[in-house]
Amino acid sequence: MNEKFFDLKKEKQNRMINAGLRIFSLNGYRHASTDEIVKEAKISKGLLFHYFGSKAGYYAFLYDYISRFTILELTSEIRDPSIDYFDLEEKILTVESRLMDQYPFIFLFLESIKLEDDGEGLSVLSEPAKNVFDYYEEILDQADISDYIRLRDTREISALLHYVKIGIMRELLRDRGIPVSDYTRKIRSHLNVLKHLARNL
Amino acid sequence: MNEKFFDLKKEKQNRMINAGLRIFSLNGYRHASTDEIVKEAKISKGLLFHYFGSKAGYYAFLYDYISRFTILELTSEIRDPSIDYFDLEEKILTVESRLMDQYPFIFLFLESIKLEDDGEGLSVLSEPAKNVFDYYEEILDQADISDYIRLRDTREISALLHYVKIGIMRELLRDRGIPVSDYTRKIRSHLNVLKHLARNL
Amino acid sequence: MNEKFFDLKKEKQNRMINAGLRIFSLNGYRHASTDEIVKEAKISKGLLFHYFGSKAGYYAFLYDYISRFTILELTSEIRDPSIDYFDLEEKILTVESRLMDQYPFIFLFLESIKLEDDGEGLSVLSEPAKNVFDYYEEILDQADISDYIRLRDTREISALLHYVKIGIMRELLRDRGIPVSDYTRKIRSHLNVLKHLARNL
Amino acid sequence: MNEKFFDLKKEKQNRMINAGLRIFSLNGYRHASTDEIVKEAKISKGLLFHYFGSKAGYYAFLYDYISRFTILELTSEIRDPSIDYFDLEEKILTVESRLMDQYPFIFLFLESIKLEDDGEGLSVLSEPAKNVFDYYEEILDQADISDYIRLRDTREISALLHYVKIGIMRELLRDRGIPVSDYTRKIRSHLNVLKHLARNL
DNA sequence: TATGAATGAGTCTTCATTCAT
DNA sequence: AATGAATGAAGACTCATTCAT
Repeated sequence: MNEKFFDLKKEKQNRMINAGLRIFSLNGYRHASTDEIVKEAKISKGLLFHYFGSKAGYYAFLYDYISRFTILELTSEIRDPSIDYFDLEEKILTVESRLMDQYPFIFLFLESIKLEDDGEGLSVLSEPAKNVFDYYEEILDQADISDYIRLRDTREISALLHYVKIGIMRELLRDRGIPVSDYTRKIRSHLNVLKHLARNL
Repeated sequence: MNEKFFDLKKEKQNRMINAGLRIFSLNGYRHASTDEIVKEAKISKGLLFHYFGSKAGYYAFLYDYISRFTILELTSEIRDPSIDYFDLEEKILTVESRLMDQYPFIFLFLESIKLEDDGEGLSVLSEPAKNVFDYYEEILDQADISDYIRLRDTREISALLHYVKIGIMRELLRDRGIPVSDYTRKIRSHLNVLKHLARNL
Repeated sequence: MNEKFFDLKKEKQNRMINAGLRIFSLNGYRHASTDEIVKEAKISKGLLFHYFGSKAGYYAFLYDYISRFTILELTSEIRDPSIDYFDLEEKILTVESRLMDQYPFIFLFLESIKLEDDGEGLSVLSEPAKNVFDYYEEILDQADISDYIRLRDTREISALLHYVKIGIMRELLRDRGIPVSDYTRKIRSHLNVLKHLARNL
Repeated sequence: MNEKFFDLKKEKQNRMINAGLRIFSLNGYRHASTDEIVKEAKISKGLLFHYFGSKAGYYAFLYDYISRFTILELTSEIRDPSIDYFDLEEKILTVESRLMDQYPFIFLFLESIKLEDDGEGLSVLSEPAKNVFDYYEEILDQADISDYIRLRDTREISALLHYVKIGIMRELLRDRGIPVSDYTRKIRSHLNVLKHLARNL
């Protein structure tokens, strides 16, 4: 069913993907209205169902596609994660930044799925080959933390960083037209503070 | 508007509170239907709106009332929190247990509000005099941790404990009729394990 | 679910029943639109679902109610069917006439169910205690046909009569406001012709 | 408009005819979806409308074509119907069998039209030069019934036979791949029973 | 105070038909 | 001739809220 979708013009594909990421992120599965989605994507109501069969099918497609895409990008950019922990976090941020250039709501969407509580929405999310968040854990665990000998758990910093990222995304993305570079700059600043603290533990 | 509510028979008040706590916890603001709520509370549709004006007003009332009530109970039972950290956690658990006897979904409700993403629902939640979760942090920070000298951050244990509590509540409360004592027993057991680990850090 | 319906004012009940009988008869289950039904019944969209839960539930209710009602009326008016066959047919016609005064589309509705081919529509029709058409056969079989000795099968006349009735109903009922007496007069005339023929067989 | 249709390869013509016969027979006019039809016919959506203009035009075409075709075949095979009644029925069955080899749903389609209740569907069915069912009556009335002296009405047997045929077609055709010979065998068996009964009247 | 019938805008989904390629 | 992407009106159904009693 979804194969046909990839025959569309890339620009239209992106419109249809971004509309879903935005509306689902901001409203959750149940409250995300297909009317709002098609308006955002500038397509007709019927077309959404032509390509995805149902709201649930569309949701499932987005999750699957976005999960794969994110992991693919991370994998191809970060071949060797066994570098200094904070260098790795910077590298990840660079990749994320590029992903958000194409799909601004990509991470808020993935985050929103963790909080999803609607039965119908959840039931269609096929466990992807690899869960994005598991993947993050995986590569972060391979980081070299020898320079931060007194740092018991870099995972705590990773988690903290995650919450900071999500919080700032929420603040910035709600308003349209704010460039991703604003986001990146803010996060990089927080990252530097954390790095500094970690060295003094 | 809500003052009239407190003139009702206590038993009816509790039915109306518990119905909301249950349905909002399990379904989120948007997906919680007033039909389901009044059926659960064994009251008529009109009565809910008579006392609370709207679904949003009811939601706001519950949040405000439950927040105050929880903090009141914690405050009056735990006058001096500067005792041994784990003794404090035990005391907290005892208070929570009694709260759940009256309002089983009290903590799942508070937790669900943190995850709430519906605009209308969130917009009516007036910041209470004191946020319950801030209050927890506050008293836990006053605990005496001198016996766990190598324990850098009891907050981590508090957080862990929080997740365990929420998880077990979710498991147990979905089915009706499971006594709160089952819940308390399970948590106390986890608490003891953590205490033991902490001593060996 | 349907009990509440009978607490409504009789006039409103009849409006709601007649609207369904008309629209389902003329369009079949699938093509009968709930919008058209509520407009015909002069009620809101929600009310239909309030009382009957779904289009299918409404359809099932109508079938059940109309079947019972028809048989009840026939039974109470025709205590002893073992009278002269044509006298019996006249008596039946009188009862039907009165039924149609209250529910003009009653028989076209029952007829339309025999032709129904929609899966969803058919699946909800619980076999009633007694099928109306079986009931007709039953009482007609008890008629006294001794005066029409050469008549091998009064059933054929019954069937013929049935087709005539349905055909004339279709002609007359499509236009609103035609009195039932017009229908009755036409049928009675056909009945007399048949009676005459039968005597000469 | 339809003339162009006959320039297509015979095989494609038959696919397009059989798809319509099947889907319309099984679902009725309204519920027969053009999506399902083109999928069954293995043609594109546009092509159906290219040749027939609309769903209604397609429906009308099928009815007209199938009516003419059936009568043509019956006429050319059964030049003299004034033979023994049951011999005639056998001959008819043989012709029908061959028709069903080419168009399995031919008779279920014709039958379904009698039950059609959709306004749009019915409105486009131009009365054909000769109605198939009238034609059946016509030739059956010419049959020689002198051998069945006590048989008042062979039409009753014809009608009975008709219902048996339709019923068995419904049973067999719903599943794909059942050979027409299965159908023919079953009907011939029923026909023999009836013949036997008739002789003993 | 208490009821629940009644409303109608909003939701997801289907489908005949059009049209650029 | 042939495709199938694209449209949008219409359909069944939900639900917070109102109001007569």
